[in-house]
Amino acid sequence: MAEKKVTRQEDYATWYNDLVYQADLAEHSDVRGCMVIKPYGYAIWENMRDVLDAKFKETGHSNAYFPLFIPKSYLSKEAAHVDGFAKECAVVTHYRLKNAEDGSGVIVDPDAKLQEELIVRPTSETIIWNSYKNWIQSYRDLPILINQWANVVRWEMRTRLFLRTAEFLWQEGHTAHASKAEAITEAEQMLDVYADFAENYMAMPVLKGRKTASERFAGAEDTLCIEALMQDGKALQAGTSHFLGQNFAKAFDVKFADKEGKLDYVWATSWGVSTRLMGALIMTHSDDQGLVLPPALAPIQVVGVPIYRTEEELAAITEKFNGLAKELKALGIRFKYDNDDNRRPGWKFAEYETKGVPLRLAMGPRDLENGKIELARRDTKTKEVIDFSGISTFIQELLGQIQAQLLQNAKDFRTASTKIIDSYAQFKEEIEKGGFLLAHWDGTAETEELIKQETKATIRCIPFDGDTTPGVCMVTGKPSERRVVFAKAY
RNA sequence: CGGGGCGUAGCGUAGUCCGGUCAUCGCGCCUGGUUUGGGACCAGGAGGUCGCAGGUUCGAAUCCUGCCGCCCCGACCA
Repeated sequence: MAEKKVTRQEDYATWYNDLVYQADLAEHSDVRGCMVIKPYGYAIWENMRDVLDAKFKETGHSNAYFPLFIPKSYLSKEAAHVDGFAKECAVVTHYRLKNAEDGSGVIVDPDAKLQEELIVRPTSETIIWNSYKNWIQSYRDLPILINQWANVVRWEMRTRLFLRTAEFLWQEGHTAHASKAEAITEAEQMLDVYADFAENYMAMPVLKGRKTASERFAGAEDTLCIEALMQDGKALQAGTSHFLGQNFAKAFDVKFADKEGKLDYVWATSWGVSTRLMGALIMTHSDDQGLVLPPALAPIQVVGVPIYRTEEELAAITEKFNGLAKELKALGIRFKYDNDDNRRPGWKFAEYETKGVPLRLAMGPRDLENGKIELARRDTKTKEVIDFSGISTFIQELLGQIQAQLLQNAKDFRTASTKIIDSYAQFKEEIEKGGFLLAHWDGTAETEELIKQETKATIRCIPFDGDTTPGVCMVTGKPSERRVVFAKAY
């Protein structure tokens, strides 16, 4: 089992917030519930975005862009959808300001009231399906496979950096299909894309599964999800992919003619991941010393620090690092040489550790003389002095090893935190310790709600893999088809 | 929207109970010098409507009233 990496006495939320600030990822904005993503944090997001974007394109999708504002009437066309989002929408009611007559400043001009209010998108199904209505007449127009990179706004009561902010960045895929089977395949495919990304880039193992009816996306017929486990034992929904059935097609009257000329409603999916993944990344790997980033997403994979007294020493060391920089670049490795004279080596060491740079190289006069260099690993906090020659390919291999090790550590932690539970008494005891609990449930919303009320735990998903042996519900004793995954969640 | 806490320099804070050289300290910032193998040191310096608005008082960061904002716990959260 992996060692617990977070040993600080303070609560986990404080640890997390300090980490985000100290690693210079983001900060709370003065704007209510909003977040400023700082350059280093944004660089990580850009890496995530680039990888995902390439995967979307590989699977046949194109990017497009739809309006930020949604007329109120659009949102109300799908009943379940509006129910799900009504309580957290920002609404634009006016289009003009003016100076107050008493000189107290700027006020909203009461004469500039919009005839129809505009909703700042909490998600774009409605505005997009309003367009799709005009784009689709026949089966020849299908499928439509579109993704949008955008910001959305949800007026959450309580916010947390990256995990739940009033405004966040995300991508949302919206597809239209001629058949139910094709749409379901699409939703499943995109869930696989997310799971692959989480495991192979974020080094974060995820459970793939399906939400229960009560946890389903507002307007979906089926919600698939990936669920990750954070170091404090809480679950985090890391991505969702929805099969929307014909709900939005019916709401927006989108029909197509099939080969026989018969009219039918179009089948839809939507899927998204957000800057919440940043929170997941931070909470999966980081430790008391700061961020730990998987090499695949680290903005800086290797940093070089010169140690010197004289200009001559610096020049000689810089020459070595410049040569190495070329080799690393040729291998596609993101390298930064930090010869900033305003900061001392010790300061730089601490700084790059806080920021989670996977590998650090340090070279001083002693190394220069011996043809050596000091190599330090962020994840294990070990360092060794090795030969300088041939180091670039060694670094390349090591980055791969670190990537694999981080995933393995996270898997070990999850395995150790996953328990099979057979009685409700045992469940109540274990849920306080955190982790995934695999238990039988009778399949009713009532029992699900009861468990939530009594323990704060929710069904994270009905997993695709794992034990499918039937049993009896731990609460009611009624028959259960299979074990489902419970946890307390973010 | 309920319950609790807080608001003093860019950040973190002392002082508030008991009004009177109280605007404190640390980090950061600026200048100069010495330094540089794990977040350097010395000297000097800049920076504050004490959240906002009233009130009490000879005198308010401190007491009173109202407002604003933030944090935590609930409620809420595909």
